[in-house]
Amino acid sequence: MAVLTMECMTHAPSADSRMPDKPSLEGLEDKWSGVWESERTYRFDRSKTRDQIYSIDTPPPTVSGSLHVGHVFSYTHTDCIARYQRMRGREVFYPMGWDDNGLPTERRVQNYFGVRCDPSLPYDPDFTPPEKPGKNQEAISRRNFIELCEQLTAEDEKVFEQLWRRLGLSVDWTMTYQTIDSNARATSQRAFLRNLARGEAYQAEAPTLWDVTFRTAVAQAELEDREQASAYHRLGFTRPDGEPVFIETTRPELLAACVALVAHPDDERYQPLFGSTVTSPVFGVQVPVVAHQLADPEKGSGIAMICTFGDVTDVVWWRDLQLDTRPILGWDGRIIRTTPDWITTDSGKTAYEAIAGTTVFTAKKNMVELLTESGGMVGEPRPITHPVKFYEKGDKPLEIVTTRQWYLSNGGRDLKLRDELLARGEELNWHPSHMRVRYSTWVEGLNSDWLVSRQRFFGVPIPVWYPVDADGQPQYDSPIVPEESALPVDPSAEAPAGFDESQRGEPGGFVGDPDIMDTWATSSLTPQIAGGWATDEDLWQRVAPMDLRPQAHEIIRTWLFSTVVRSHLEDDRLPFSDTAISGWILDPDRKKMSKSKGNVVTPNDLLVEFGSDAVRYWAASGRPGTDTAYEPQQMKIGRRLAIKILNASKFALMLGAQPDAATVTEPIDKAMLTELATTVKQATDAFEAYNYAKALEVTETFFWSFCDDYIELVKERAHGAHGEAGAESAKAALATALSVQLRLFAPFLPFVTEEVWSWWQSGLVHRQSWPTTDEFTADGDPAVLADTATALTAVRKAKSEAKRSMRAEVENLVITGPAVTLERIESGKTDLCAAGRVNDLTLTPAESTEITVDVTLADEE
RNA sequence: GGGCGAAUAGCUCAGUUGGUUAGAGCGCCUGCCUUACAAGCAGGAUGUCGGGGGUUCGAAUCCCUCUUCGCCCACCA
Repeated sequence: MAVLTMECMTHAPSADSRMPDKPSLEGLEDKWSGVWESERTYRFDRSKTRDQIYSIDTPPPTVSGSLHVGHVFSYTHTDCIARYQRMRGREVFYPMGWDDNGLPTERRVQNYFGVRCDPSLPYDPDFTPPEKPGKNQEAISRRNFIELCEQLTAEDEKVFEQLWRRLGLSVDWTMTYQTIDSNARATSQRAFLRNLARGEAYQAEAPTLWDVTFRTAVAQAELEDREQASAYHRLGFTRPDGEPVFIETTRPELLAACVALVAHPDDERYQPLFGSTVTSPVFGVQVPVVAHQLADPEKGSGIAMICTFGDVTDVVWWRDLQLDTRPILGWDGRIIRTTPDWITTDSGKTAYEAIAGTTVFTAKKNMVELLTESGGMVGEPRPITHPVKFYEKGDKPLEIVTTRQWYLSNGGRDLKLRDELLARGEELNWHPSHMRVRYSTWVEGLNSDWLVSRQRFFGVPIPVWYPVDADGQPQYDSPIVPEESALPVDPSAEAPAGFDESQRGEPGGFVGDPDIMDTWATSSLTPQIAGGWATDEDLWQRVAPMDLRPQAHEIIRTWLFSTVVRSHLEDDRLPFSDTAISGWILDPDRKKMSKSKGNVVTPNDLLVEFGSDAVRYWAASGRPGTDTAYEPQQMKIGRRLAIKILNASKFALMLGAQPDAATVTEPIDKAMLTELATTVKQATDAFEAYNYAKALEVTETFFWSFCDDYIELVKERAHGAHGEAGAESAKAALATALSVQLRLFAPFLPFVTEEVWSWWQSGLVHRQSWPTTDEFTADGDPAVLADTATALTAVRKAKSEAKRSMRAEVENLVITGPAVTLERIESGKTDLCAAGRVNDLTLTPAESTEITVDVTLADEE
């Protein structure tokens, strides 16, 4: 009776009460994201020390817009790593930021509320935005404008957070930050002021790439080349002896800005002209003929006109050869109205009036007419296409104008710093490693320092003022800086210490720097913003430098590089030890998915249709750094896997699997656990190398063979059909295998694994330890299971080919093969016969290397 | 113009330092109600590993070269 009682207890798994009759994926996202929140499962424990912490410098998504499938893809990768590290016992620092600072938000607020920012206006504390955006945008102060930005982005951020929670990101939602919030502004300004104090930030009046639409300076990192239609115009300058010298140009409208002609020093055609002076057509201005290595004898006529400034080569020539400056293009993208004083001839002055005040487009048209009439142009314009520099967010070619701007040293003009930054790139661990070269290519190609000032409104203000002298002129050389404790400041709305607002713009008073910083000047400080730099030194010591920076490859030159620059300058170290670069999502035509192409699928619909685990499965299948096709089919497979986990787990538990089960004795059970140990090792190694996709693949492969072969083989024995010892061994093995597999899957499929875990275990699966091979015995011979499964497959094949049910009985099964194989099958023969419904099994040794299986089916009933 | 990556079954992709007959899933075909799962299960067919050379006993893998695609960079006359 005692035995019977024990058996009753063993056969009453504690799971019964918690396991549903018909397990389903529906509702798991809401159920478990709610539990994780109430249990504070992912709350960061700041009592841990740096060596116990794994810190992630999460990319803050741009809020003014919507999240797309690409975000879901890459944020899932990071979450898989975060969950793995958490299960490995690290305390994971995983904050979420919102990038609401910058031009996209500015534009969205303008359209949404019908306002525009005018920094010269005073703050109106009682301002309320119009009910509906009016026809004309209402001008408001910068502080009012920023308040509207904050109001609108806060709403967007709620929507984003809901999506991330539904996706199952294991973020600590008490640690969110915004790149425009007070702390971020203070951090950004503090870092800038320290750069200034160390001489790394400086002002310069210099030729600057300029977007005429946005009327702001643009940095090298924000450029992109676009192939544009253009045309060569052949213009004749006049030599002192009256002979013509022909140049070819795509920008005849800049002829009035010509300061020299240039040819290669070795070019024999033009060597006689070096040092002489030629006269420009139409304007009759005398310009020198100079020599420079950069002049390409193969291009055009081999001699070029230098204008200030038509392109960046002009800037190089102008600087190297110390030429005059003759700007004719204004900040608004139009030709300057006043006739320049270097044009002295009457006909030249008259000609200039035809282009004064016009756009570049019109000026070109008018200039061509003038040139044609005067005979200064030979033949027709010759059409070409060539790459032209654009601001990545703009739609007109960039011009170059001379302005006063703030710069930050980034190695563009300092070889020593450049070498140090290149060394940082080598020091950083790149996943995948070939992404490193994008960093070094970029650093090696830098041609100027980082231009950080922008003539825009919604962003972090440059935190300086300038004294105004007795004549009312701002003294840019001696900026007034705030105390760090006063940050953040808005120089357009606040007076510096020692002044009051009435002195703004007055002689003897001050003016605020009207500009804001480049958005990357703030984004480059995400580790500092999230990690409490200078405001929460205790936290900063625990999380910095970070362990991981996950990000996309197209912003290596911007976000990653600028973050390295800031950390190098401030702390003389890398901001993070590892970076994981994710690929793009491509649509089925292999084109990058983007909103402008109209092929974006909304993530929320996907999560609803397939379930979060299924979408995560698809994302985690994409190898690190590899562009991946958008594949709804792959999500269906993920969904199927999640359902299979529910059903297989339920079945294993019904068979009696439970924690603290007896020891494993049967060879086939040991074989399965030994194979599982290999899987654990492979998955762990893969995760350590940041290859989550590989970890998922090996886990999934094991799981399907576990379901199809192992469970099928042992289910009768586990039921007790072949005695108590065999049953206990199977149940113990099932319990171990289930526990291990749920934990292996947990980083990828957080919802279904949590659900199954809750049926029979205590605690939450995401707070369990990652499985190791130490926690179970793996001393079996995996070939026992493999060979037995091979024999079972042969039996199934015979039944399939006979078009019989898998339940059909096998009259006689004869396996012929090498003795060593037969021995293994012998040790699993009870399971084999049970699973294959084999009545009689004969094992016949033979000299062959392979086994032959002869199946005789019983007659049909 | 310089560089990085990719090219493997109809599709999406694995393939670790060279090593038997190149794999998986989907799709396709043939079957099966097998008390976990028919949104399931079992079985099957499917390849000049982009082309051409080379090294080697042996190459999807290493070397050279070419083609196509994607991306990064480049001083755009």
